[in-house]
Amino acid sequence: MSESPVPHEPPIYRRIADGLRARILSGELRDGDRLPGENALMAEYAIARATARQALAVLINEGLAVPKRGSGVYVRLFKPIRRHGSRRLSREQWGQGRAIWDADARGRPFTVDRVEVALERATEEVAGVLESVEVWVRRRRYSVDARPVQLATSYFPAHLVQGSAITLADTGPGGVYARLGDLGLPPVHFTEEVRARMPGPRESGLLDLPGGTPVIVISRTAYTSGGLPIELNEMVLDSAAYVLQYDFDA
Amino acid sequence: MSESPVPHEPPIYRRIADGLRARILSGELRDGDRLPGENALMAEYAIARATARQALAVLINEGLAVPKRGSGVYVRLFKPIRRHGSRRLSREQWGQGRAIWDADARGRPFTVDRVEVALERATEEVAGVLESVEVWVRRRRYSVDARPVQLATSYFPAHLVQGSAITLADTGPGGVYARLGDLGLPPVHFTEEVRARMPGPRESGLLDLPGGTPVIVISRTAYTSGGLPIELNEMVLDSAAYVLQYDFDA
DNA sequence: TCATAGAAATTCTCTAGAGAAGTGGCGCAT
DNA sequence: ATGCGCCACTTCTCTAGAGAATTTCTATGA
Repeated sequence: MSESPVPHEPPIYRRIADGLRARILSGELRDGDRLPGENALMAEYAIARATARQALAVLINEGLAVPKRGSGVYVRLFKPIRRHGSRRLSREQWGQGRAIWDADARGRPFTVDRVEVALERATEEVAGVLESVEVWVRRRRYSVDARPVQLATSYFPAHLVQGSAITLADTGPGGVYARLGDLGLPPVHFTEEVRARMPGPRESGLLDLPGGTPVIVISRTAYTSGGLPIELNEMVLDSAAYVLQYDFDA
Repeated sequence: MSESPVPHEPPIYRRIADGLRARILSGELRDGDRLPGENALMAEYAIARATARQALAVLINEGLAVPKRGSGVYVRLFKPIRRHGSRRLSREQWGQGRAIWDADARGRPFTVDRVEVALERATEEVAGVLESVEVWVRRRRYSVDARPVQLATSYFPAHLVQGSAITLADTGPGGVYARLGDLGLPPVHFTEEVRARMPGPRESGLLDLPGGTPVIVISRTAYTSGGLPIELNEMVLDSAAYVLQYDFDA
């Protein structure tokens, strides 16, 4: 019943946002270009400052624009790194160069800041997966081109890795997987759970994320040939910096 | 250089948001609970309406809260569907009259609204992957419990699928993969590219997404045993409704 | 030439208020 | 009991203005 099924005319701030979005998507405004700012929009459309800000906020929350305080609002740039889930079945044999997104870390080396190693009491979730109450925890942050792109937290059952270099900041050549091999517990199977959500303030700060940037959360469990869960790795990725690739057969 | 390395005291709206966030994460406020609204915050902290709104906007953009116009602001609920990357595409499933989605349903059946099939000219990206200028396009929307959760667009090289049921709205038992098998072009290898970003207004409308909800975008390419790309499937998922799972060996 | 101080431009935070639009409940009439 | 209309409450949109914080450019001076 009732009334006009008239689709409401969108509010001013939305129409302004739509206009700017169209100019970005059409390519008229490109990566890094400057958008008309609050003052420009106020003058052009004869609106209040708050309304102009609301229009820009739409684009910022969509991840299309990035505000720089004291400077202006700019079109977002998107240059992702390709992360391979399984390198074995990679694209080489299945049509190379046909990727949708051109992206690679070739020549862009990863660096690790902030390594932190500690023996902790496992949370309920972690304990449930690793079947261990005490765990060694390795927290670290990865950067590319001096830009933080990933936070990673690895958990190991304490009784299995006690005394190995996994409990040290420097794990030596080959990293933790080589050390697990030394212990006779090489991981042979991986399960990854992938989710996406908006970052909390802590993640937002550590990854230096502008508004409108989601994070990709990967929870990877590594198993030994005996089916024993040996590592749980929780990774938080800047979604603007990554493309994940998974290859598998039918 | 310079100045006080004094970490600035955060602005009011941020401190209010921090307080509410803590109450949500601690479990004091649970799924579906009502948050103090604009008026309540205005009274409690003696602030202007715009400031109260700004505090709530923080939580909304983080995906922790959902506003309901005329009613209130509520704590977000998160009930994901598990989507298996590799297991669900095994030969048994698409070989014997079973749609792929049955594997994911877990008692919650998928329904397909809005099927749309058309012969189109490929965009540059699609043409590059499929090596074909003319493509059959299948657009559809999937819902679970009457809630839209996924948009999918599949592209097929026109000259390969011409005349088959793939060009019809109803593809028959087993879906498009069974039909590709009928054509002697069964897909045996898949490559998935996974990204996350904020939705545009079109996606936001079709998936009925509240603010602060990213989408997961999966670009899946299917290959025949000869290495021929036979399908490109672009999926847009409500990130609050999905968990992706991938299994692979070292 | 180079550094420093200053000015201008820009985004950010916040106040105070008004009306529009949607939700949900309560009471009244049927 | 059932439907209907009204009303209170809520979020949403927008105006007008002010000062703070930050960046960027410019002019001055050594």
